[in-house]
Amino acid sequence: MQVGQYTVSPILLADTGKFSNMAQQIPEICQICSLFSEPENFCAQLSNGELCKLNRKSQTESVKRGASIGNGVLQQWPIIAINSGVLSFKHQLENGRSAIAAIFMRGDILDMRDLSNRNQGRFVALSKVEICKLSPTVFERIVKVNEDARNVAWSNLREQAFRATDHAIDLTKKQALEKLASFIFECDRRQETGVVKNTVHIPIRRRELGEYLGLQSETVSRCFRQLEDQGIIKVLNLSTVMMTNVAALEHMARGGQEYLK
Amino acid sequence: MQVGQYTVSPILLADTGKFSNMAQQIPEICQICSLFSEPENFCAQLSNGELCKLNRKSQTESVKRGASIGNGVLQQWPIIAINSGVLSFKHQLENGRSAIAAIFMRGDILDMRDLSNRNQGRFVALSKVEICKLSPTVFERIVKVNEDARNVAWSNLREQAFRATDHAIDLTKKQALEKLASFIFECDRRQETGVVKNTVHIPIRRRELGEYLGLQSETVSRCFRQLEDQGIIKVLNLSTVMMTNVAALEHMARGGQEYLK
DNA sequence: CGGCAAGTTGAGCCAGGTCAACTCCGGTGG
DNA sequence: CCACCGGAGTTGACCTGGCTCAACTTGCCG
Repeated sequence: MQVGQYTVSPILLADTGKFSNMAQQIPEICQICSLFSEPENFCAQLSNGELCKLNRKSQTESVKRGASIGNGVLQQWPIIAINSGVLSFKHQLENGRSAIAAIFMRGDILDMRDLSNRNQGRFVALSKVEICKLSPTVFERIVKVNEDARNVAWSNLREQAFRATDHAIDLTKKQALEKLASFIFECDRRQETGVVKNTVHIPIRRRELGEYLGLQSETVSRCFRQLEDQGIIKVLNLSTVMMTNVAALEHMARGGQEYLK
Repeated sequence: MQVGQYTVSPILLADTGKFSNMAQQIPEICQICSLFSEPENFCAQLSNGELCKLNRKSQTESVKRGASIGNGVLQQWPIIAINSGVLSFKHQLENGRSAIAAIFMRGDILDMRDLSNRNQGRFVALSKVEICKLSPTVFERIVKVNEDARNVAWSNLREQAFRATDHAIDLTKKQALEKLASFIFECDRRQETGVVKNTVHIPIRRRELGEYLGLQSETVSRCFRQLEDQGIIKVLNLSTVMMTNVAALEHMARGGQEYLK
């Protein structure tokens, strides 16, 4: 991610006390938020003043697993940043089938201004999700003057578009095993660093994984087993797998068929 | 699309001659380009000076059907705007299968900076495509100072992300007929206005339509026939259909099954 | 008018969906 | 602490939508 350079991290400024009058103190709530504490995220690009202003006009909220962000909320708060957890964009078809079109994680900024004229779909939490509802006015003002912040926002949006495109590829021509392999890599890429090497955390349930990959939960289950039987992964528990043959998994994710047998 | 207001269209400024020294003349090539002539597109937001500057540092190119935009080009020109035609993002799987993950049309701005670390895929023209390779430097500068231009670019990128998401829904849980119905509406939404009512131009071939929808061209063919047999559309020729029962088609596109029979 | 690519139609087959039974696991209350 | 419960996951048997392959037709361009 190409974000200009971040000269001095805001937290350092705070520590030096240079700008620390009351109004400029870093809000407590921001200090423990990944949007601020991870240097590649949006809030980390802000000056103390900007951060305070944004914080004053914004609201955090905790969405529990299974709950969705109401339409009223989206109307009033069309810009939402994710601090932690997994948020999905879920679409309900007419006969009970449902599809998860995209998943969002910490650092992502959702901009739903003029989402209204789009076809319906809801944002459903797949785990406990901490969000920050950003004030559109302040957001817009910041993006106007703060180049680093603008670049991060732009970059994140492009990232979302790329991910959606990659996902479309998985859905278009890959078969079940390949989709799953591809998903495991997606998890690996997006998960927090610092976990055990080759161990991947699967942040969502089988059912939702199916809805995301266009498969039935039974099929997902069978595929996990098949990958395990082929010695490519080891399923440690429902939400953790270990890649035991990365090359094979990678090849499979790309649609290679030597390993399909 | 929420683009601020466009006060006075640049072309009017030119006509009044107010700013018409040599350097500020609207480039001839821009006058016939949809990016400039359609008021909701990027170049229409620019001042004469900006347009000239951008034009001087950019290059137009015509890509013929089937050809793709080379990697070298993308490296040097990571930002490409589409004047006309249909451009696809195509991914080749290992055994000859190929998938079209997204399609782009006039007005779309592709920003491939840092595409390099993404998995491979090519931009292939599905019809004759006129593109304008924008200078990243000038583009960046314009986006910095021109709010309307920035909003258009941002809005377009969001649009791309939304479309990709909608497409993912089509691919995830819909069956062949539903996918095709959905695609017909997508064409309708995106096509130039002013064509005959309920007549939709299908801008791509059966084969590519299949690659886009995750179907075989044979299946696409069968689905067209089936829709026609059910009296929902009339296939006028390979690239034109007429919607004879819009409600049914719409319902089907949403995944409703009354009409599947 | 001939040639070739694109599209269509048909027959058979298989990956993955469907349905139903079963297991596993975490939480709860006696 | 254990018995119970309910939801999530797994496994098996069967079925079907769409893929495959092959033959045929249509449409386009020189």
